Amino acid sequence: MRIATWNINSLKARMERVEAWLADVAPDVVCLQETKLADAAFPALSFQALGYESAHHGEGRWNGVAILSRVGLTDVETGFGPDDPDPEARLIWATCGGIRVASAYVPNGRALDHDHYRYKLDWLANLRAQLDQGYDPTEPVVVAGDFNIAPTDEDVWDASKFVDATHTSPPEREALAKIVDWGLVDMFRQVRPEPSLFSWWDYRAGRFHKHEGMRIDLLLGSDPVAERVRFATIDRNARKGQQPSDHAPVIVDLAD
DNA sequence: ATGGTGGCCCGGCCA
Repeated sequence: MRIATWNINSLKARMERVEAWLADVAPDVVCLQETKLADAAFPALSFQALGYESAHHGEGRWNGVAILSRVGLTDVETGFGPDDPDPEARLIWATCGGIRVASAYVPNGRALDHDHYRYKLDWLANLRAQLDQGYDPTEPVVVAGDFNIAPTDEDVWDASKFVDATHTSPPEREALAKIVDWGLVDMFRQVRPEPSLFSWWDYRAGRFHKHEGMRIDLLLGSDPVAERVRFATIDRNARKGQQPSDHAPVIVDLAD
């Protein structure tokens, strides 16, 4: 099974590239973030024509997450549950090919002294609580998405430029570690240990062409999934050319 | 260089 996560920064702006990428890469399950669409505008029929069932949780102008699957898609849940405290569309769950899959778009945080940073830390704590209450790490679970956190300094092109900044601050990394400590493995890192492999590059200042990025898009899998990983890559080609997202897809292949 | 680019949708926010 090939599973991927990709922040596409507007599905409306990116649909043509997403369709070409699906045909090229042939993933079985895709977690999308930042669709920036209302549910009514989500192009489910176009994905169906390509062989993918889909589920979307959107609000319109901002955020929006989706899961595509050609190996089954059932039991869709959105947000943190019935009394969801999150006013924004940042999380969707579905069961695909025997794996409980989440597509997550973690809040950016903006700045360490901003209210949005507290929202980010609370959001991550809510995700850990949801895992504690609803799931079992001995079962197959994948939490994939744009975490807006570089787990270590090796996931940043120049960590000295991000002191006292979001994406690298110790409280964010600790909140991510609490999620991992529930019983998840960074499945890309598991098979690709080398530094300076990035999934996001700022549009500004030619960062992509200078190889100045961060690895903030993660596929976290429970042990029954992580032990099946045979290959992982970041599809840098998807960051090139005309009208790319600022993120590249991260892809993991699992043995059957 | 306190900028830069690109998405939302057309003035300013968000990343």
